[in-house]
Amino acid sequence: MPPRSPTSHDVARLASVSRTTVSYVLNNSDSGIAISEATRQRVLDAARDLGYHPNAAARSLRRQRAGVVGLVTYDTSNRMGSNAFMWLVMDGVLSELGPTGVRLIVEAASDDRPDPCVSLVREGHVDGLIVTGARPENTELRVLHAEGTPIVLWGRLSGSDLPYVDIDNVAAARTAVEHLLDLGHTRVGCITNAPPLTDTAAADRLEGFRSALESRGLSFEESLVRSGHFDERSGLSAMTSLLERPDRPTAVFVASDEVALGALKAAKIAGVRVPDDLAIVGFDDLSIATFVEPALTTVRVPAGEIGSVAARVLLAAISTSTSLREPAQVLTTELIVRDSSGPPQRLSG
Amino acid sequence: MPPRSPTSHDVARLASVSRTTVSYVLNNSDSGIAISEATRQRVLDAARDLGYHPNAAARSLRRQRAGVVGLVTYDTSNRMGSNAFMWLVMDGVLSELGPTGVRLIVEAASDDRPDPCVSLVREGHVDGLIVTGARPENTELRVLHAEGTPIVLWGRLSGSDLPYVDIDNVAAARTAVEHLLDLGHTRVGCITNAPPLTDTAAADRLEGFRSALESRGLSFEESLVRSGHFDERSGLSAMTSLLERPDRPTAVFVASDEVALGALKAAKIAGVRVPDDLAIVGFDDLSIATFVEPALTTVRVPAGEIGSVAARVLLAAISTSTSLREPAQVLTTELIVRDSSGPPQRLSG
DNA sequence: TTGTACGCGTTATCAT
DNA sequence: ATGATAACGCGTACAA
Repeated sequence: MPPRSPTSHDVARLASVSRTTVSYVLNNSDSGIAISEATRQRVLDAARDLGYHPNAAARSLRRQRAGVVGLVTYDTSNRMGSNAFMWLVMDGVLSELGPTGVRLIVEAASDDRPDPCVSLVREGHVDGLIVTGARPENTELRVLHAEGTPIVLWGRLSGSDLPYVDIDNVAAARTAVEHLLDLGHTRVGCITNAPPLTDTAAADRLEGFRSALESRGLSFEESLVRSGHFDERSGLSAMTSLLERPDRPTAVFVASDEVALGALKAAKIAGVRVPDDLAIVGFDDLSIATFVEPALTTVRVPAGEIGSVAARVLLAAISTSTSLREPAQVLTTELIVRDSSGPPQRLSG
Repeated sequence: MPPRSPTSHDVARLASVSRTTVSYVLNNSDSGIAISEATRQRVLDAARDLGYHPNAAARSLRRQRAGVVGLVTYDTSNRMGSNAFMWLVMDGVLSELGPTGVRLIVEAASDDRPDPCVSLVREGHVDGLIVTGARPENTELRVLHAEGTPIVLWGRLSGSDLPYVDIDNVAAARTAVEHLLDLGHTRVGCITNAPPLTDTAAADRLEGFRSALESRGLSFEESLVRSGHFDERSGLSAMTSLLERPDRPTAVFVASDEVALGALKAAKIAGVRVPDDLAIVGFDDLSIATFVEPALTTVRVPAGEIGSVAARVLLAAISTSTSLREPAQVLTTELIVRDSSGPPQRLSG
C-alpha cells in the first residue's frame, strides 16, 4: 500500500544521472570531483520532488556507523520514573544531539535481559554510549571501552578508567554541611540519597558529610545517619526515625531533594518547625525546591549541563575515532541558601 | 583495533555449515525445514564462542523492519525537562518494549530542524511512532499514518483519525470541580496547565471546569481563569493574580500538579491558608503531591499505563501490519482527596 | 565530469 | 536437511 520509499536509484532516474552522481551531490562529496551546477540542481530538485530520504540501514551498513548513540541506565532497583534528575540529564543530551542529527536510543538495564550496552554495541546499533548508574560489577563496560567503543559515564565508576562526567560530590556535600555548622549546629544528621554501599555518589556525599564534621572537630556519629532511596517516601521514614531519637539532631543534610521533601513532611507531621527546630539542606536543586514551604536550601547540580557535556564528549570521541582518553569532566555545584536552613533554636540558656 | 565483529559467515565457518543454516538456527525458523539437533548445537556453540551478534543494519535492511520505535514530542515551547509526567510515560513505554527487544529512539521536535517523525520514518529508522504534544498543524503525521505507518498519539488530536491513548480530560476535570462544589464553594477559580488554545488537554480540562459549574447553575466567569505553563512558576504568578481580586475565589482548580505547587506557594506568600481560606485541587497525582503541605487533592492519571498501553497498541499495529483502525484507548482517572481541599470558611454569617 | 561495479551482513528463495 | 545465490539501498574506488 505505501508505494515504497524512493531510493537513490529513483532520484538518479528522475534527474537523468547515475546513482553515483546522486550520492556525490547529496553528500556534498568534496573528494576532488566537481559536479556541474546544472546537474547538481537537477539532482536536488529530483530528491525534493520525490521526497527522498536515504535509508538509514543501508547507509549505516555501508558506512559502518549508525549515527545513533545510546543512553543506558543501570538504575533499575529504583524505578527510573522516580528519578526526576535523569530526565533533566536526558534533556541536555537531546539538546546537544539535536543539531548534529545523531539519534538517541534510550534503554534501561534489567536483570532478566541481556545487558543493553553489549547488545546495542555488538549489533552495531549505536556508535557510542552514555551510561548512568554503572556499578563495578558491570564489567562489560570496561571490555567494550577497551575494544574502542566510545563510552561516557555519568558519575564516576570506581576502579575504572572510563571517561566520565560528574560533580565533586564530596566537596559539594562538605560545603552543604559546613553551611549548617556555620549556622551553629553541632548535632547534624544525614540522610543519604541511596544506600552508600551501592552508589558512588551516595558514598561520596556521606564522605563529604563526615569530612565537614571532622574538619570542625565534631565526631561522626553513625546513629545520626539514615539511608534514603531516591524518593520522598524513604525520606519521610528516615526523618521520622531520626526525630524519634531523644537527642535528635537540630539540622540534617539530605543528599537528594526528593528525599528531602519527605524529610520536610516528616517534620511537619511531628510538629517540628523548619528551620526553627530543624534545619534541612537538600541536594540537586530540583525546581520544586523553590516552591515547597519553606523553600529548600540545597546544592545546585547542573543537570542539563551534565547531559550536554556527556553528549559533547561522546560525539568528539566518536568523530575522532581515537579512543582518546578524555579526562574526567567535573562540573561545578553551588550551595543555594533558601529558607529551610537557619541557626539552631537555643532552648537551654 | 577492535578485531571486527564476527559475522554469520564466521559462525558458519566455525560450525562447518553454510550461512543459511546459521540463519535458520539463530532465527528458529519454523518454516517447514528441520535442522538436525547436532548441527543446531554446533551452530549455537559457535555463535556463543565467537560472541556473535547479528548486525542490526544488515538485518534491518534485509527484513525491511527496524526493530525500533520512536517516541517523539512536539512539546518544545516548554522544555521537556519540566515535564515530570513525560518521564513517567516513557518509563511505561520502556517497560513494555523491554521484553520484546524493540528499541526506543527518543526525539524532540524543534522549529529549526526537519520534523523528526518524518525523517525517522522515511529513513526507515523506526517501524512506528508514539507521539506526544501533537498539534493540528503537524499535518505530516496524518500523511504518514495514511501511508500505513503505525502511529499512536498520547492525547487526542482534534480533527484527525489517528489512534490515541488518552484520559477523559473533560470528565476528570468535571469530577474535580464538582468535588469543590460539593464542599460548598461557589466562587471557584481555574488555572489551566497550558494555554487552552494550544493544548487539547488544557482546553478539555477547562471545558470540564465550565461544565461542572453550569451543571450546578453557577455561571462561568472568564475573570476567574488563568493560564499556567506546565511549571510551578506560572502557577505562582497565576494564583497571585487571582488572589489580588477583591472578590477572590474560595477554591481553585489547577489543571496540573506542578502548576498547583506554585499556586500553593502563592497562597503561603499571601498569607492565605489552605484549605481554610482557599481550597486547591490539582491534576496528575505526581508523587510530590502527597508530600507537600498540605497534601494535594488531585486527579490521579495513570502515567505509566499511558506509556505501556501506547506501546502495546503500537507493537500490535506493527506486527499485524494492518493499518487496523485501533479504537481510541481512554484510560480511567480517579480523584484523590487529600488535605488541600475543604469546605469554604464562612466569614460572613 | 559522470557511469560501472563491488561489497557492507543478513535473510529468503530455490535447488539439491 | 543443507548449501548456493540473489537482493535489501547505499557509498566509493576506479574506469571512461
